[in-house]
Amino acid sequence: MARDPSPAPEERLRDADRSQGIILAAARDEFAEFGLGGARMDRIAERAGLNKRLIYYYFEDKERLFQAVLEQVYRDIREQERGLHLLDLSPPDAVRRLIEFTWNYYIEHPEFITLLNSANLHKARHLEGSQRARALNTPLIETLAEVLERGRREGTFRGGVDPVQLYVSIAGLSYFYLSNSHTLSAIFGRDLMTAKARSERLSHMGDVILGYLLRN
Amino acid sequence: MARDPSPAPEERLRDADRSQGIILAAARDEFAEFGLGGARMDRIAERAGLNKRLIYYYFEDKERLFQAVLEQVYRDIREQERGLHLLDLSPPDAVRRLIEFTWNYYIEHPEFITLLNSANLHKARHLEGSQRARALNTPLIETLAEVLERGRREGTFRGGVDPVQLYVSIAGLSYFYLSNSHTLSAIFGRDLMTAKARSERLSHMGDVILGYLLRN
Amino acid sequence: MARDPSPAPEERLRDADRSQGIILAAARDEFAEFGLGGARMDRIAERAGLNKRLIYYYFEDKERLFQAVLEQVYRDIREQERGLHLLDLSPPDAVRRLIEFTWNYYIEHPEFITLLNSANLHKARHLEGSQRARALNTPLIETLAEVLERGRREGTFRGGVDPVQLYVSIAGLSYFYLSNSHTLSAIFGRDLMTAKARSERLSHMGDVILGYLLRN
Amino acid sequence: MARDPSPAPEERLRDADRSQGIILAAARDEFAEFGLGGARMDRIAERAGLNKRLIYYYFEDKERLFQAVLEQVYRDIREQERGLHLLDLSPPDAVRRLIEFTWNYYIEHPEFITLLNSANLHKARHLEGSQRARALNTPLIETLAEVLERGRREGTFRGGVDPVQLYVSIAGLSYFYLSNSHTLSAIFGRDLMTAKARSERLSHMGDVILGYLLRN
DNA sequence: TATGAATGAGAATTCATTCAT
DNA sequence: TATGAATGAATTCTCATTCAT
Repeated sequence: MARDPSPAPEERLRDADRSQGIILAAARDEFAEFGLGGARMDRIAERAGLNKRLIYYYFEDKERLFQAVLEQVYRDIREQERGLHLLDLSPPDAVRRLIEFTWNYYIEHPEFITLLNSANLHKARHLEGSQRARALNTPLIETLAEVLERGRREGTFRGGVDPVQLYVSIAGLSYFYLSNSHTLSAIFGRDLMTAKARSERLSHMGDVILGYLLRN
Repeated sequence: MARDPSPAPEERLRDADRSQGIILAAARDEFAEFGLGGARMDRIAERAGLNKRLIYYYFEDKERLFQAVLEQVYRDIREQERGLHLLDLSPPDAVRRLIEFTWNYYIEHPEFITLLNSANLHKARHLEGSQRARALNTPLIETLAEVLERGRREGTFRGGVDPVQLYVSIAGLSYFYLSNSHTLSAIFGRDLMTAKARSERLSHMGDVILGYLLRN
Repeated sequence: MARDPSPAPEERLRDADRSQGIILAAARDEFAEFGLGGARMDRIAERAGLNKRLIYYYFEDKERLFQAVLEQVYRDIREQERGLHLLDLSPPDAVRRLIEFTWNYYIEHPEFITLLNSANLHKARHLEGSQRARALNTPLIETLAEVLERGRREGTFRGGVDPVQLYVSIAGLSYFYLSNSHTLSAIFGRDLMTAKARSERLSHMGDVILGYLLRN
Repeated sequence: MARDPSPAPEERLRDADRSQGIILAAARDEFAEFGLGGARMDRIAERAGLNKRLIYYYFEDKERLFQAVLEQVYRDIREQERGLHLLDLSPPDAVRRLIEFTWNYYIEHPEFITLLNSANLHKARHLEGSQRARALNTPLIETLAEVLERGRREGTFRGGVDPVQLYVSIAGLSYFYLSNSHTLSAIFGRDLMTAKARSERLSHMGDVILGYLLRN
């Protein structure tokens, strides 16, 4: 009996998933490198090693592909944040850990920064109404609120700190330094990305945030 | 009494400087709105009310036009910073004033942020070797160093603060909030750009930076 | 009897080879008529009845398209020369045949002349390093060398004739007359392209070359 | 007594002539290098060191400028030919001298060749009806006819030689070799422009033409 | 599911030419 | 006579997207 040369349905499905994953990764890299406007569908196909037509088959068009990339990228960072178990640490250690994690994540995922910049250049319309995005981020803020409250109760942290403001500050201290490292390096005439400079930055950020939070 | 037959200077066409200025302003707005990749030379010409060919006549090509815009934009912010006279204030007031100025400048010049993001997406190659960029920025850091040193000598500020790190932190706290306000608003489900939210941010940033700097 | 549902090959679109061939022919005509600088990609597409984008899809850019045309054109003339079987003729007849062939080929393929002129205006950079071009031409020279040698041995031809020089002379006598027929007609005030004028030219060229070669 | 700063009328005139001459020379070089289609009015102005507007002032447009260049170039070669005094030489020497002169003139004036090619690409419409062109060339042919007739009468030359055909052949032997030196060098894999190659060509051409003309 | 061929609408850039003085 | 500023119409090339199989 002749063997059907076409793969079994479940294999075909798996291939489909795999192709989509490959396309997403290729698109992420392309968008990260060139921005939404500068990204080229041709290059994405080439990076993916797949036919351009397939991208349209799975993702409809460039905009929706970008949106899919963004969602995937957010999902990833929030997932990793969940793994921090901040509530298992003392409040100051929890804050230090969040700073360090944020810093390292941005360094290890430079695409995250450029993708966010692109999203913001386009006024985040690719995230609009994305309940998912909001849902993904709520737990982190709730955790941070709990950390702050515990610290306040223990007497180590000052009171009245808005966890959203704090999170934005922690992220901002890392983000701006890394996002603008090229212009800043040019402007200040010193390379901000050497190992030494990076370690100094990390300790400076800890000093700033904890200098602010800690009751003396 | 003889009337000058040529029109008043501000109405004159065929004024090279004026045309260049108009093009530069139009380009700045276009690049700010769409990024380097998304900007359209046609639209810049339209915004400027001048022939597209003239842009090439004066600025060679898109890249060089972007570079000219960047340099102009840097010149502007640094010029305004020079007008702060930080050394006439007490160290804490000087820092507060710098924070407030930075925050307000970014709000009043949203193009500054998107232009910098574009420049960084392209790895600041438009600024590379721009001695001018560096020269423009040195005075600010020197002033900030002097403020920190005075504060330390008076006993109000902690010692060992790197003025570059501090400046990057001050800028970063504002920049990230504003640059990413769209994604952050979507993510946290609250509008970060209301008057109230903005005033809260400003006071939070003052608290963070001065909480860090002040000895108590 | 099953009918093949796909259209006959010569009518098929979506045939890469055929499309490339059509583009090449259209480009050859356009370049021949207007030169490399004067040729218009739009017009080539129109002549080909194909989308302009497709030209870039297959040939990268105008320069490479020109190069492809040149190579094709060379291939064609050398192929026809190979069909002359000069070695089957007596040496004088072989030379006469080569003269006649060259003359007729140039007349039937006026594009050959203008294409070569264009190539030379650009210093033949489109042919540079084209091993193929050289390989195509070697056999002809070898054949001519053999003809000359035979003629010398028979005592009909003078000795010491360089086949390359001779070939260049044969080609030049035809080429210049035809290539410059417009200016020459204007200058000498007589139409050089009438049938009578052409036949006189052909017999003159035979007289010149054989008058030179033949021992008498 | 104050000297009038504006030049006297006759000086202005001389300047006008001078400017036209400079423009013509610049245009000749530009057209020779890039052909009519590839020549750029901007570059011509730059080469001339004069304002582009001035070119239009004197020459109306690009076509007429090309025409002016062509006429000047023809005038020059014919003028030099007149200086050969062929009738002072024996017929064979006169022919040899014409060959040598033609060859050297083309070598020293490579622009002549490319300009003629351009003119022919455009079907010599820049020469059309130019009685001047014809008038310029008639004397040469008359001289050559006289040389041929003398040679025939002396018994050194064969009879029945059309001076126009002969002139075209003499020119063609040089012209093709030089005009196509780039493609020929590429094709035959040997540099045709070395001093040795050039001297061999000159002697070959003499052999061909005199081998044809001379009664043995 | 997967692919190579094909396209229309634009995008940057170029160019001959004219304007105003 | 001479010039710098300005322009409209191309021109090459690009890009997201669709077609046909």
